[in-house]
This record gives sequence, structure tokens and C-alpha cells, in this order.
Amino acid sequence: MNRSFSIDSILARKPKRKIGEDRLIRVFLQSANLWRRFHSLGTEMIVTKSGRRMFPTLSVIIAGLDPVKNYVVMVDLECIELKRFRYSFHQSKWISTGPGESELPSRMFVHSDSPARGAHWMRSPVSFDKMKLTNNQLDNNGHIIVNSMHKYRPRVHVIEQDEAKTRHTFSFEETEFIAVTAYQNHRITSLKIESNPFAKGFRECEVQDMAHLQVPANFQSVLPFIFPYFANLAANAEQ
Amino acid sequence: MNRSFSIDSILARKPKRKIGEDRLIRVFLQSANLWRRFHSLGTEMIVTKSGRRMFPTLSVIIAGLDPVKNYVVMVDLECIELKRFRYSFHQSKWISTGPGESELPSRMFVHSDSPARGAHWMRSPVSFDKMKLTNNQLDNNGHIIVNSMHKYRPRVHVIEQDEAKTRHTFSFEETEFIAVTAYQNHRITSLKIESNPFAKGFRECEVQDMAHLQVPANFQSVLPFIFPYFANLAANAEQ
DNA sequence: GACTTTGCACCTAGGTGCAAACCT
DNA sequence: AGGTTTGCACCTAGGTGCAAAGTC
Repeated sequence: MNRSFSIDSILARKPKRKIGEDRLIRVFLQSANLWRRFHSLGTEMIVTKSGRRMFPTLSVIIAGLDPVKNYVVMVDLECIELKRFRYSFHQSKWISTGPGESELPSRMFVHSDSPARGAHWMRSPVSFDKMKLTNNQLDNNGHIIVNSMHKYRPRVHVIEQDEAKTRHTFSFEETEFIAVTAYQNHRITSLKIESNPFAKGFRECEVQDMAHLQVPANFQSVLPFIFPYFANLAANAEQ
Repeated sequence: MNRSFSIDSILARKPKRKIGEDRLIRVFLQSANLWRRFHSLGTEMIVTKSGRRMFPTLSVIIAGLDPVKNYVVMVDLECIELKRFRYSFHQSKWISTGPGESELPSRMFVHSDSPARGAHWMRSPVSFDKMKLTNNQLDNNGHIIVNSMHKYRPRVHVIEQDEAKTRHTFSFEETEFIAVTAYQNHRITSLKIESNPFAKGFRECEVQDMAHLQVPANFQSVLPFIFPYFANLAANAEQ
């Protein structure tokens, strides 16, 4: 409703894997182009004690549901290689080091619109922007728990709310990532800064926007007293 | 869930009016004390073209629903006197002037959790903080349309999602207000500023918090060049 | 040495009343 | 003169990577 479809998302390819009963249900990844730019570098996701969002945000377009049937939509993280990783700055790539931590079953992030009718889920993209990752194994805030330096891939589950509770699961190869507490690959850092609006403060100064260097208004009222020279300049300029 | 119950809300009195089939459903007004402080002065709500929230926010605690039955919860505004009002600054009170505009049936603000089970609605207070008022009769954003200088009272509707669609309606006398495009009664303005966190910038300076008068960090780096005197002071202080 | 934690400057996003300008 | 609109300074609320300090 308040979200526009990008050509990007329309063109996003079909899910790579599909588990469960064969149906007409289809799920498309949004911002697939952005996801692929990260994936080609080796996506990293910051993980903190208090919980950190993913960027890019996992968001999908769902099709083929029964408009009047109720569904629950949720996401979990699949640990796709039971290994621990280390970033080799020397080789500029991730290398595996040992067997990795034993994984408990992933927590589920249930989309807050659940349960809702098929018509609702299909009306506009379903975004999981509220989902947060934590490395705190004792987390009490319902965030998704992961092990740092391990590789994961999000899975989207669509569950029919009838007796059968049929589950349809989808995941996208380009959304896999390694959880980190600090970015390892500088190119990932750059791409995050370049593409995440909340990291704008770290972008190379693009000249255009120097507004933030101006003196705030309540300070300006004091300026004539401490800068009589500039005050005179300004007064003259106005004439 | 993320909202605490105040003693205030627990003690809030029962709804004044109840329309519809007799049931055990009960609705309690939250922040009733605050609402009453406004009501005793004559509550005013700002209304704009682009839509303005109400303050206090309408929020209720619902009890007596069937936990597994589905309900839709919504709010509309009842024009409780078909008159136009004017604030007499001379007498410090509202006086009616003429018959008032003819009212179309009020738009409904449907709570975004709808439809949901009784258990959901009863688990935590139901807040209508996303509801906005507009005076634009051609509004296209789904906001509630009102006539300025008219008196309204919000109504909470709880609708059972079965064949009968039984509707239970509740309203609270202390939530009535006059829609305005600019505050008329200065005491209302003061109480809004005092109690709405978003209006903190207009509060009388409580000395404690002068942080906003400080020079921002990126300006500070330039200070030594334009304030050599203070720069020397600072340098000496560090020794 | 290889991570992890913490405080922080700097953003996004959007809710306030104010004052001046604008209507009729 | 009475009511409305608009731009704005000032907030709340919370999402970023950074750098320094902490941990093992």
C-alpha cells in the first residue's frame, strides 16, 4: 500500500529451493539486485548483544495464496555450513577453521501481521525489517540468535492455518551471510555505507550537502556579539 | 506487551455509554487522569490538512472477549453537538454560534491489528496512536475528517467476526474535544506542552537540560581558529 | 592475535507548538 | 477580525559504523 514495487523486485528470479507440498504459492525476493551486489563480495551481517537489523532488509512478494484463507508468515535462519569461518585479510577471502559451534534449532521471527488472510499478504511486499540478530545465547527479547563467524541463510515459511498446517518454505541463495561482530571485508563496509540510509553519516562528502556544517540557529543569535566583523558584513550585504 | 498498566488506568471508571447487545465485554480508558485534566479545561485537538495525531492518545483496555473468537476494533468520531463554536477570550470559554456544518458519517479508523482474536486484544492495551485528524474534506490518506470548531467524542467499536457481526460501542465523556486549527485556550496549550513529550522544546527552561545550547562537535574542531583565547584556556585546563 | 563490547557522532523519520503569512 | 496554512526550530525514537577499550 505504502510501498512501491521496483522493477528490480518484479524481475527477481524464482526461489532456488522449495520444500513441502507442491502448490502454486510463489515467493519473490525484493531488492534482489542489492542482495546480489553484497553476495558477490560475501555478505556480512553485524550481530550485537542488544540485537541488530539486517541490511539489506529481507522483504518478499508473495503470490498464489488463497485470498480468504489464513496464513502465518515467519522467518528463521538456517546454518548452511556447520563450520567456523575466519576472514583472511591476506587472501581477502573467508576460510573455514574447524567444525563450528553446535546449533540449537533457530528461533522463528513471526511477522507481526500474522495470522492474516492471503489477500493481505499478497497486497503488498512483506518486509521483515523488524527482525533483529543477536549473539546473546540468553537473549530475552525474542531476537534471532546466531553464532558469530558462522554462515546462515534466511528461510521464509508460509503456514496455512487449517487442520493440516501445511508449511511452504522458501529461501534465496543471494541472502546468505556470515554473522560478524565487526565487519571484516572493507568492501562490505563501503557497500553498506553507500546503500544504507542510516549510514549516510559515513559517506564520502559529496560536496552538495554541507548544511550540517552550518551554525545552529540558537547559536546564530549570539554571533553578532562575538563576530562584530561578520555582523557588519551581513548588515552591509542586506542593504 | 511493551506498555505498562498504570494504576490510573486500572482505576479508570466504566464506560459511560454502551450501545448494542448486552454482554460481558468491558472497555476501560487509559490515561483517564490526563484526559480529565484536559477535559476540565475544555479539550482542544489540533487538526491539519496533512493529518494530526490526538493528544492525549486514545488507548483502551479491553476485557470480557472470547479469547478464540475474532474481532475487529475501530474508532470513529461522533459529532456530539451539531453547533459551531467560538472561543470567547473575554469570557475564557467556548460559546456556540449557529447551527454548524452538516456532517457526513464519520470515517472509521480500523486498528491495524484487526482482525485478531479476543486473546490478542485483551493481552495489552489497544492504542489508537496512529489515528490522525484532518480538516481536508477531500482527504485521500484515510485520516478521520472533522470540521474545525465543532465538538466530537471518539467511539470505540468492537465487532464480532461471525455471521451476526454484533457491534459493541463504547465512549468516554472525558475524551470529548473541540477540533481547532490553532489552540484557543492558553491553558490547553500549556497542558499539552507540559504533558506531550514531543512538545518538550517549548517547556520552560528547567535549567537541568542546557545540552542543546552546546556547539555541535563538528563545529568544535574549528573553534580553536576563531576562538584562540578559549583554545588557550582549554589547553591550560588540560595540564 | 583474534574477536567482542561499549559509548558516541551522525544520521533517518516523524511528532510538537510557534510565528508569520495568508485567506475571506 | 476570525480562522487557516506553511515553514521551521526543537524535540522523541531509534538505526548506522567507528574507535577505543575489553576479553580470552
